[in-house]
Amino acid sequence: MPTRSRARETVQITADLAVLTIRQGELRVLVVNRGKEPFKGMYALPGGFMRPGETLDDTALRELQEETAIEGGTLGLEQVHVYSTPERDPRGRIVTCSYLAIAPNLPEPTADSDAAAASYVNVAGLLDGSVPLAFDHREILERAVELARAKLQYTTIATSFCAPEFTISELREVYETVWGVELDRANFHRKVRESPGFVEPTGNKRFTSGRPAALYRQGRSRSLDRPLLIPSHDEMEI
Amino acid sequence: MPTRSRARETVQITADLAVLTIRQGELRVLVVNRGKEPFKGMYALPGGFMRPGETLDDTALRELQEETAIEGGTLGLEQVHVYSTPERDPRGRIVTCSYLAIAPNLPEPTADSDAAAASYVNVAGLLDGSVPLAFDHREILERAVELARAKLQYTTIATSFCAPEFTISELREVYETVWGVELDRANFHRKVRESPGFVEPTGNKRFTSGRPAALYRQGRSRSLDRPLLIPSHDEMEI
DNA sequence: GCAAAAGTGTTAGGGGTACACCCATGC
DNA sequence: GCATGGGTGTACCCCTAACACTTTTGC
Repeated sequence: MPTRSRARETVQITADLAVLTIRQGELRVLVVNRGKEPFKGMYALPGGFMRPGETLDDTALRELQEETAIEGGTLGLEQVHVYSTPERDPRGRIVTCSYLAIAPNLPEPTADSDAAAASYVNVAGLLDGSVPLAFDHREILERAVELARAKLQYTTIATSFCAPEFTISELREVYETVWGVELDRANFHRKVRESPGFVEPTGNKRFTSGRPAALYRQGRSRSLDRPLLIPSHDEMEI
Repeated sequence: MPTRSRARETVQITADLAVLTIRQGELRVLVVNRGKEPFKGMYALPGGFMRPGETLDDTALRELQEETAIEGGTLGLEQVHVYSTPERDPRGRIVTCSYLAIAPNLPEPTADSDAAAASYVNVAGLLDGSVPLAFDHREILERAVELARAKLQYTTIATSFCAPEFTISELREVYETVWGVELDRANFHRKVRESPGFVEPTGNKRFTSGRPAALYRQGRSRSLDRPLLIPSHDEMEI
């Protein structure tokens, strides 16, 4: 075996964030408008370089707090995947680790960081390519959304999309929006209420144009004993 | 906000492998005996530094082929997690990405690489600390095994533990070994046979001290439509 | 009262679990 | 025949899906 090219590559590492939320019935993701080259003026996922003394998780949490007003500890910030293609960043050898975060419906993004402007934009348009993203961020977003869809099945993170107090219907709309399907109101209601630790009643009610809805907050449980599976379109392949 | 410590950390990256297999009814993992400091003489997971021009996946695949005779493309080599604690490697700032690989029962590990000696050792002893591992490799192994356990539920990777031709009973033993539970022979048999693309019959039979068992090979499907869930010990908490 | 949205009841069917039973081979 | 492990049948139960029905509010 030849001994050439045994050099160790030295790299810089970034954490890129896919901060998902739901606005106006759409699944959206936090993006920044790039203020400088490369990809100047384009949308990009927020992110930044790891600094001395930090872990990557530290980096991701710091960037999240710089971009949003959210205290990141509450919403499960979680590694998704590492992207290390040599040409993925024209500035040099930069490896990135993507993170998934879920933002509740309330707070608007703050643009007071060095990122020019931060906003939540529709995920669908980014994934189908009609709205371009810088670097390989479309691919990164795609994988993060896939993970979010899968996690809705086995965990209680759907409650992280909601305000501190929410109705069962609002929780159902989270599932319907992220999965892109319609769910049976009645069965969903029962399933959620019967899953121990998923939600707990606050005793308050929300008054709308119908019967008032009971309000709930996040329960203690992080995982679902019995998963809420994505309805399988009953593919009839012979 | 102070502008100190905005420096970008520069690091080296490694890929560390958790190559799982089953030997003599035990779940085992490929380890090497470290030939030099730090942790000289200790067990460690195989791995190595990313080289110029490589992606991390390239690195992992190259290391796998150096350590085993297995063609890595066939068994799903997959990222697990990134470890970036500053003090995790006494040689300097080294970030590692762990990979999970599944090795079939047949080939013995080859020790012809620079790693002193490679061998498959019992996972249980490494996880409970009775057999120490270098660096943070115990933690890395723990997470990789967790992922493997979870993936058995939703994917067909269990067949990667088996030889090219295997019986349903052998496949069941994979589940029982990795999960550490006993499964019902009859129900497992049906479930596997009725899962489209999980296994396909070769027409051959294996003759033992009873009725001959039909032999199967891996099917086309990578994921299971209906998962094989780990039996929940029916926790009777009040 | 009527519309609207929340929440409950009910029934049919599918899949999992447990376990009894039959099958094919070696000895 | 008998032991041994492979494979099938079956009854029960729980979960799910589908949908009818009741409840509570605003107007």
